[in-house]
Amino acid sequence: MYATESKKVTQKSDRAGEDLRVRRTRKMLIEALIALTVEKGYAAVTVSDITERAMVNRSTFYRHFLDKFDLLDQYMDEVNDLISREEFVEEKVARHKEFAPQGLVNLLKHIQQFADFYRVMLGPHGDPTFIHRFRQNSENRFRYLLEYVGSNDPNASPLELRLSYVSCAGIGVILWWLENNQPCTAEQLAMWMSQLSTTSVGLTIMPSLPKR
Amino acid sequence: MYATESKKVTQKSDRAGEDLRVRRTRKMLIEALIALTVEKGYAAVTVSDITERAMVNRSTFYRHFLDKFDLLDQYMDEVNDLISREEFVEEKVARHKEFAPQGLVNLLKHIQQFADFYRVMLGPHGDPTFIHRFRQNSENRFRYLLEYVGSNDPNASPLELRLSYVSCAGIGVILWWLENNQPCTAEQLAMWMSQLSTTSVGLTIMPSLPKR
DNA sequence: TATTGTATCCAACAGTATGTTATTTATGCA
DNA sequence: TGCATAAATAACATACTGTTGGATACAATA
Repeated sequence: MYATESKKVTQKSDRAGEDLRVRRTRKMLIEALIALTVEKGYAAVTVSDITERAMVNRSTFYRHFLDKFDLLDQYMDEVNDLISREEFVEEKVARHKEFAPQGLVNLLKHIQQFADFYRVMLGPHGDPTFIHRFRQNSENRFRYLLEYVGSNDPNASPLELRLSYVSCAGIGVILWWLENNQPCTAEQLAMWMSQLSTTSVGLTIMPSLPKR
Repeated sequence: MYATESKKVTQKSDRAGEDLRVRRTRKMLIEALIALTVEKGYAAVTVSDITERAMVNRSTFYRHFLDKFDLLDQYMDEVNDLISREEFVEEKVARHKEFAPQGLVNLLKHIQQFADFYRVMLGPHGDPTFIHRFRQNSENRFRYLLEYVGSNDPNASPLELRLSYVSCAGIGVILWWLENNQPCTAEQLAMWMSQLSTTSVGLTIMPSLPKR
C-alpha cells in the first residue's frame, strides 16, 4: 500500500519541486476525474475510467492515491490552499476598492472557472463529502463575522443555528448561480448574497474575508 | 429484468392490498438499508449487505428493485406521500392552534422520528440525490409563499435566487438540529426557522403549508 | 554526457459485488 | 384445499478492485 501516507500526513502540497513525471501524472489524473465527473457523475466514475482517460497505467494510480475519494480529497486541499492564498493577496489590493466583499468575489470567480465541475459536484450526481466540506468552509468564513453581533434578544435563535442557516443559504445562492449558468457577474452575486445575509441574521460581510 | 417498471411507472404506492409476502419483504429490505446506512454510510452499503441483514435472498431483491438507489427512491416516494397526507389532515385540526406553522412542525416531527437516518443521509456519508431531492421539496414548500411578496425594489435579488437562498437555509437549520441531537422541540425550531426566513427574504410562513 | 534513482508500464492475481437466469420450494389467498 | 406466485437456491459471466514482481523509460543530478 503505497499511498497510505496521504491519509495520515497532512503534507504540505509542495508539488512544485517534485519530479516532472509525478506532477504530470497527477495533473492528468485529476483532470480526467473532473472531466468524467461532469460527463457521467461522480458515483459512476471508476478508477479504470480515470486511468484510461488520463492515459496512465492503473497501478500508477494506486501509487499516488488510495482511491478516487482520496484523489478528490487531495485536489480539494490544493484548491483550498490556492483560494486562501488568493484571498490574502487580493486583500491588500482591494481594500479600498468597491463595497463588494473581495474575498467572496474571488471565491465566486474560482467557482465560475470550474462551473461545470461545481455544478455537478454540488448537485444530485455529486459527492456528499464534497458538499459537506463545502458547507464547512462556508461556515468557517461566516463564523467570525457572526461573533461580533451580540444578540441580546433572549428568545432569539442560537448563534450556531444562525451560522448554519446563513452558510447553507450561501450555498443556495451559489447553486442558483450555477444551475442557471451564471446569469450575473460574480460581483453582482456577492452583493446580493451579502445583502440577504445582512438582513437575515444581522451581520455585515466585511470588504475582506479572513483566511480561515 | 423484473423491477424495471419501478423506474418508468410512477405507480401509486397502493401497497396496502398487496400480497403479505411482498409487503413483508419490502419492509425488511428498507429497514435493513436504513440501519446499515446509519451504521456505515450509504455508499458503503451493498445489495448483499441489505439482503443479508433483511434475511432475504439476493435474487429476491432484484425482483423488487433495480439497485439500492431504486430502493431508496421508492422509499422517498412513500415518505413523501405520507408527509403530504399528514399535512393535509393536520391542516384542518391545527388551523386555530398556535402560531407555529403546523405543516412545518409535522415535517420536523417526522424527521425527528428518523433522526439518525436523516442525519446520516444529509451529511458527508449520505447520498447526493437524497440531498438534492430534499432541497427541491424544501423549495416547493417555499415557492408559493414567495410569490406573494412583490418586491418593487429594482436592484433586489431575483425571486428564484431568494427561493434557493431560503430553501437551503432551511436545510441548514435542520442540519444544525440533527447534528446537535435536537436540542429543542420541533415547535421551537419551526418558530426560529420562520422568524429567520421572514426577516431574510421578507415572507411569512403561514400557519399551514401547502401540499405541494 | 553518463549515471542512477525512481516513476511508470505491464501482466497477472485473488477477492468481491453485480445483475441475470432456470429451477425448485413455500406460502398467502380465494 | 388448490392455485398462483413469491421466495429460495444455485449457478453464471462480467466488472472493478487493490496488490504484486519485474521490465522499461526517463528526469534529475554530478
